[in-house]
Amino acid sequence: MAKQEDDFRKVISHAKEYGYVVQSSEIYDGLSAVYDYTQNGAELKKNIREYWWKAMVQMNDNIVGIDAAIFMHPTTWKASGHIDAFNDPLIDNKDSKKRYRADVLVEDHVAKIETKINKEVAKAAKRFGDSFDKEQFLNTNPRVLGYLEKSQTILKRLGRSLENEDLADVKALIEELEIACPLSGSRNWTDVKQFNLMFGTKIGASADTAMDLYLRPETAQGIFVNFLNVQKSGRLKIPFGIAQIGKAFRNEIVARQFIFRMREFEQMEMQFFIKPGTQKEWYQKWKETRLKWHLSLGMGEENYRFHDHEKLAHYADAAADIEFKFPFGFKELEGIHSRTDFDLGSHEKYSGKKLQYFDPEINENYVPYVVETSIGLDRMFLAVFSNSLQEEELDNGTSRTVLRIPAVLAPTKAAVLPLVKKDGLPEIAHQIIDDLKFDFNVIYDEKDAVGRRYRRQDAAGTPYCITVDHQTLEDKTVTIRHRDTMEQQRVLIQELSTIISQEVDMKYWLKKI
RNA sequence: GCGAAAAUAGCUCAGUUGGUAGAGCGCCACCUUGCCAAGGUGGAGGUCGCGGGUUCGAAUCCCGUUUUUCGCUCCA
Repeated sequence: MAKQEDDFRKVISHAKEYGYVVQSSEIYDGLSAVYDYTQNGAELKKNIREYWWKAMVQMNDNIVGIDAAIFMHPTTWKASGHIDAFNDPLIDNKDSKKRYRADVLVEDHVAKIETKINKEVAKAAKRFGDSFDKEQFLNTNPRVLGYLEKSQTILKRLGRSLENEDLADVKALIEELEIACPLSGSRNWTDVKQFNLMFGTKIGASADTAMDLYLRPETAQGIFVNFLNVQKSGRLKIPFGIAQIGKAFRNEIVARQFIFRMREFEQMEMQFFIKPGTQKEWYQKWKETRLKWHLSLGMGEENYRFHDHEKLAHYADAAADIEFKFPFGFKELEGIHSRTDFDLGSHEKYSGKKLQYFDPEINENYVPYVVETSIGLDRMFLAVFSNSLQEEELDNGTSRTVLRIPAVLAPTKAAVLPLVKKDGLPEIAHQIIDDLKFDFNVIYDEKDAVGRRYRRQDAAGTPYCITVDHQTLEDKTVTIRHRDTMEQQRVLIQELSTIISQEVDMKYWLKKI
């Protein structure tokens, strides 16, 4: 465990030191759970994004990509269920330090009252035998009537308080009912607090005409509300998919573990629209397809596993995570969900617009079912980065720090190094860069001994080092050194471009999927 | 949000009973060397997270606060 923490610390400080990730607004003491991607991080993130987009949109003729706005009509979030699911009144017990949903505490209390009623019913049924009339008993027994009235009064009051967001009254209710913490038996409660997981803002200049908006907590809804626009303008036939990459925002109560859980994050999602009844096979298909995408990067099969959900979200009839072995253990990297027709159906209800597909094969209209794949770009970044950072023992007893980012994703593809900074070698190095830079991110470095420059590039994740030496002056050859093996080959300058693209060009990697 | 720990140079850290801040690495310049990191000389960089308090004097003691890590809790 201590080793894990230590490794994770190294990941975080390496990310900072080599220009990948820093805390947001650091000079002002930082902003909790918000991070900035710096020069190399921005490149790596962009490459991951592109790798996903190409695999999803470019390689599938039945998947198209969109870019919906972050602001959406507020009703969207009623339809999606986020207003209800993301709005919990929470209360802490000061003695047991446990947190509960205040409404659930009250509902549990009511459930206890109902248990009492059931006991009365059971008792009476035993006493009266066959002549027992349950209906009549419930309507006439004074004790039962008392219980019923009490529980109804409580639920009514709870409903009213929640409706009016009168949290003080929810707490008063808990106190009046003398509800105790199930764990400690204590009645020492904090105030009830509303935790809204969505960030709110306003649109409109003047206060009286302003409209309450939320920053989207997921990108999926931008796809659902555009379902018909895209399907019709693209003349798409089921099954087809709509993909999107974009920012989403969640006001997490606890946001931790570096860029694993941030308040502002980027999702890469694809919603696949299918004929109802076929969801099982498509769900399986996408689970397999997405795992293949991950494995194509060669980060080790043993670092991935599926986790099937038993408790399902309000919209799903099946759900699984692809988990990755992060420095702090296996955690969710991507989700594959069978979302049924929940979203489109709900948007139909709230908007009053038909969101259906006419299937010419069966001559029928229906609301399509949806299978979603949803991966956190920042989590993918962390997976790649943390997995790549390795401390390697060398034969000569020393060690080196090497960032084995898959070459296709590496921010810088090659460093060009003159062996010495004289005798015309720097000039040749610059010429090589001027040639390669049209195809690849390349950098120049002439400072310090060449061995040290190699190590610097290893730690920064650059897959190739090209060294210009005195032999170059005679025969136009250079050495090219591979980051992972540290092996060198002598090649012609004119061959460099081909050699590098064979290792970094996305098409060779995408073919593995 | 609760509990615990921590915050000193870009990084890793030292700093004695309270006496005005250091090392290694890194960075910059020059010299030297020239194929797997750490040769020489010189240099930049810190109001010790921030704000109060105690004290003649605070990196050090006290209070508050922010951020981070871990545990709990919560969670697409």
